[in-house]
Amino acid sequence: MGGDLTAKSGGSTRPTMRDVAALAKVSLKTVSRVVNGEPGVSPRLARRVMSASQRLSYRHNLTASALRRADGRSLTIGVVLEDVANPFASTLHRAIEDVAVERHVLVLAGSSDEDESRERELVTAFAARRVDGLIIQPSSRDHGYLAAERRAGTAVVFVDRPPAAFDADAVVTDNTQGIRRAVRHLMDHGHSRIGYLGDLYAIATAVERHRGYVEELTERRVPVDESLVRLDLRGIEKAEAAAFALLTSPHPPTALVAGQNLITIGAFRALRRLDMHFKVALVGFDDFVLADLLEPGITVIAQDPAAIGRTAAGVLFRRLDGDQSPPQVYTVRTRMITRGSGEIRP
Amino acid sequence: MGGDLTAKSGGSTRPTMRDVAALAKVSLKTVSRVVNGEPGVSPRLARRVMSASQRLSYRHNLTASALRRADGRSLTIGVVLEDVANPFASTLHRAIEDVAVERHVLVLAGSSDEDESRERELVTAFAARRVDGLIIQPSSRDHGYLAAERRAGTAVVFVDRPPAAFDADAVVTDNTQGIRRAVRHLMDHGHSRIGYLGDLYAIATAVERHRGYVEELTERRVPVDESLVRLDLRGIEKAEAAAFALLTSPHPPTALVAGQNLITIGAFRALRRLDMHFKVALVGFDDFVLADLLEPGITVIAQDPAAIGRTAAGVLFRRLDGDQSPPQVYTVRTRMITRGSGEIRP
DNA sequence: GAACATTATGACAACGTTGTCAGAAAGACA
DNA sequence: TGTCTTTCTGACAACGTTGTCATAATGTTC
Repeated sequence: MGGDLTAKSGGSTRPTMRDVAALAKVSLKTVSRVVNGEPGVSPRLARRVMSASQRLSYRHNLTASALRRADGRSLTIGVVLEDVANPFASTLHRAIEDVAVERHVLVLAGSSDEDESRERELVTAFAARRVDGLIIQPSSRDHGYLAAERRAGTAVVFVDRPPAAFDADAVVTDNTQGIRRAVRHLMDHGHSRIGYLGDLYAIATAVERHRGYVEELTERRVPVDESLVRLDLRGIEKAEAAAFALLTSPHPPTALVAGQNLITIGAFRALRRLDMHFKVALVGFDDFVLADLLEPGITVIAQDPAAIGRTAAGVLFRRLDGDQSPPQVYTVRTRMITRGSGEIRP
Repeated sequence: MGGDLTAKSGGSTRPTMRDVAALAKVSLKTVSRVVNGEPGVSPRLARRVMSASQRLSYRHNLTASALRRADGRSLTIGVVLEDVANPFASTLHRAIEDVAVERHVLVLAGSSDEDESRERELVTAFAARRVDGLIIQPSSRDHGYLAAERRAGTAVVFVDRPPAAFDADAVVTDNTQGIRRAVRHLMDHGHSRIGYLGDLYAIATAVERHRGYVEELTERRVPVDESLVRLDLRGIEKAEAAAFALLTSPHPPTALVAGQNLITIGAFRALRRLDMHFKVALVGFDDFVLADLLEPGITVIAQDPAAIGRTAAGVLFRRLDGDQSPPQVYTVRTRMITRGSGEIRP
């Protein structure tokens, strides 16, 4: 009665090399040789094995293979992102995949949600599956917990932010220079009262960006007016409120620099609400879809997540290929995209 | 001299249960019991094992475990998406992850780029790593190649589009009803000359959406004017050109329905170029970031990729838990978001 | 035709883990 | 004390594969 069902928990068993060997009337080892394309099998036998393999729709078991193999490579890497659905992270993810696919390496991806313990759980889960390498967009304050993985030969590369208390390769955006470029651009357009809206101060990149703002002003001998600076903002609403407050203050800025994506959008909302979006200049950090379709188009300092991902994957695989040079921080340059909002004069 | 390097190709070896057993002076099997939380180990021994395990920073090897275990589960699933960096796909991805994480299951993700052979390569690569289940946003015209996987007990669920020539669970958007809703909305606002801009006709969902347009008009006894319909568009530019042509024709439509994200943007660009964006109504299919910040805000029929992902993952795990009921197509409803562009009267 | 080199094939152990089973240790009962 | 449970513990085989090595089959040289 009702037997013969396709998948009773765990499923009927898959054919193994043993089954293929039996059908082709050769030894198991010969099948292994054919499957791995090793030399020293006569064409006649190879054909017999391949046809048997197809008839059974045999699928090589890479996990058993990795277990036995000398190098133990799983041909899988793990990627910890803030959120796989976030545009910056998913672009990074895709770029990593594009490099990995050339080496027949697959990507395990997970979202940390900026949660330190979640990051560690993901790394542990990846390690349990014996990934060859890890690419981490870090949230933790201390990456010492990765020492065991590295000792075991797992390559580790950080992206977007440098590691904390752990010496490893990292690929980051040149945040400070990027913001300096934005400030310089605004000053070149005649502004001197430039407001700054910054992300959560706990985030390392937010600190660097704010530093860029201060550095550029200082170098140009413009004193930093703290009343024009709002830090530790998160999300569109907070940013909108902060921008609104700045713009309606007695001595409002003639231009705004937004330290992050959502902050730019929040600032734009505030400008529009006050009908000042053609009066006050705005330059955002990090590009976003449709920034060109708003009115005016939003001038931004664009990061290049694809380049970060490609670079990180490149470094990772070089490490896996045996590169033993000292860990390094790779900096990816930003690019200014002028669309109108940053070219408004005071 | 420079010896003692961390990771010489493949890495120094990881500690195994054998090492832990030796340090704790127990048998290997006792370590296995402790690691798996099996009952029947005295607290004293369990403590000794755990401390030894920590001292060596032992990491359980899930691949070896799965190989030996009766159920053979790898606690990993594979997801084939059109492009992990595409907002729809990455939202789906995240929703799947959120369901998987509760079961300690990790997600392998890959991008097919709508390429049939790439889809198959990914599935093969996933199968080689013995994933427990597959969630596929399909590109292929024939999914017969999945029969072997299912026979082996791998659960398969399709998302966004139904499978071709293969009987399996699928979770899809109610495309036809969604577009009908858009058309109805425009007619309720007084339009009768409604243009339609559709995606590549090779895509199953594009066909369904176009059908919705025809069905709703027909039901309301409005004859379909083929001169108002442009199909087989791909990308912003193509859509912009098509919309421009429609709007500058002798008998232009008073409203436009766009069958997809980028087409909506293209249509909006054309409207703006002609300065008709406050004159001609526009309803898009599929929501996009910042649709609310354009002027006017863009009214859309929003899909719910998160719901699709959650549902798909739910079905997948129910199958893995032994559900043997006949495969089913689950339909996820759309939601209309009115923002201005769809409420313009002729 | 003998001796040798070369090529093709397979037997066996091992990778790190868990399922099975047997036996040791400890307690319960007559 | 002896027998019977019950509770712990470990020896061993097996999962599906590959590395090592031995041996069979074939070709080459004198």
